[in-house]
Amino acid sequence: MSNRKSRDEERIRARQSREDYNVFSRLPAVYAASRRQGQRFLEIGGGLSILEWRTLWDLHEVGAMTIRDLATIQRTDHSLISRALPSMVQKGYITMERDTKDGRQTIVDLTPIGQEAYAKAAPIMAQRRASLKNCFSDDEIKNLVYYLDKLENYLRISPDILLDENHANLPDAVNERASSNFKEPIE
Amino acid sequence: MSNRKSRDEERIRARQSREDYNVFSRLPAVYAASRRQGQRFLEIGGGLSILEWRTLWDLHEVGAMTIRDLATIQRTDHSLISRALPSMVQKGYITMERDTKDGRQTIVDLTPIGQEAYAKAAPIMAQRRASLKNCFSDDEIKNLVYYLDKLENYLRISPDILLDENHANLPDAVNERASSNFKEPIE
DNA sequence: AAATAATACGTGACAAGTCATATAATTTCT
DNA sequence: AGAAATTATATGACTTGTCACGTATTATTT
Repeated sequence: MSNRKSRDEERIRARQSREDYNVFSRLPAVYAASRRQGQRFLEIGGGLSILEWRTLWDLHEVGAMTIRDLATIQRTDHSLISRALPSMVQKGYITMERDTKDGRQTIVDLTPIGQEAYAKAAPIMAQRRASLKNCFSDDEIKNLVYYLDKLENYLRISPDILLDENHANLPDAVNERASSNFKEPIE
Repeated sequence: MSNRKSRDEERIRARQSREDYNVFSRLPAVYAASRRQGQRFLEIGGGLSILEWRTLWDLHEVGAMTIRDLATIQRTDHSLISRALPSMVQKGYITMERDTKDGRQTIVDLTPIGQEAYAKAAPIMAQRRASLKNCFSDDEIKNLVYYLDKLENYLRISPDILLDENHANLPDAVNERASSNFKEPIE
């Protein structure tokens, strides 16, 4: 029994490579890398934050909409959007107006300044997507999205249900809605 | 030319489904779902935070190691670990000792209390991994990890390089190191 | 041996998420 | 119409992650 108080490089390496196959521990790193890379692209494209970019992009594509709509499209919590918007108003990118028809809602819309900021970032972000397409074939992206769909379905299931013994029908629930255009991946 | 200041549900839905195929916008949601689900499992398994769980698990599997080792295994920044450890010492889960051989390093080790906390959470977390295996075949997990590998390779490439015109050899760089055990996915 | 470089860790500042809860407005039920 | 439920938003408190920079210690060069 060697000295417990010192590192064992061999075991550390072994642990590392075992963890390579742990989906749960891979996800944070992959997402973090995506976020960091996105932020760097945006820095080049005028200095928007990720949230600002997503919001300007959505508003540009769709036109005016509510905070909830933005949250739904971005698959995120409305509070995140709610908190991010005031500073965007201050920067002159957007306007926020209480809806006259439904006094609960706030209609968010793009201003010319916001449009300008969007136009500056957009080509850079388009190049980002193009570079992804350069590294992944269409089928690979389809497959990746298929797996992300399936994984997201799984991840949205409550632990109570997953911890329950008789969950024989779970796999079906997870497959359901997962993208149907699924092509055999290369080799 | 309808009223620009009101929502267009049709376009919102269209935007949503287009974004389904945007890998960059899917990742945050998938990761967020994973984190949330993990936190719920941990709540059931004794109330550890995700960071605490990962750290106790690593220490249990590997034995004593440094902060950098933990950060490497967890594929995260050392500062995150560095900040999380003091409260774990306070809770009695771990010890931190300056390494006598290398005065820069801190050796982190499990205490009996930490071992106990680990033992309480471990079966729940094992059930979580089992439930994933129930929903995904071995080959599917291999493929998923293959794509995550490949995606992470891509995401670690600097925007400068990706924005450069002549990146014909990029796809190779992205494929390199991506898991070799790649099996044809089902159907 | 002294100067320089590299490494480990701590810490401040920030971004992007979550959840819970409060409030106001709208819908639905009776 | 009035009560009860639902919905949209705001806000406080928290977690997980990043980067940059400072300091102490060790390793490398000259």
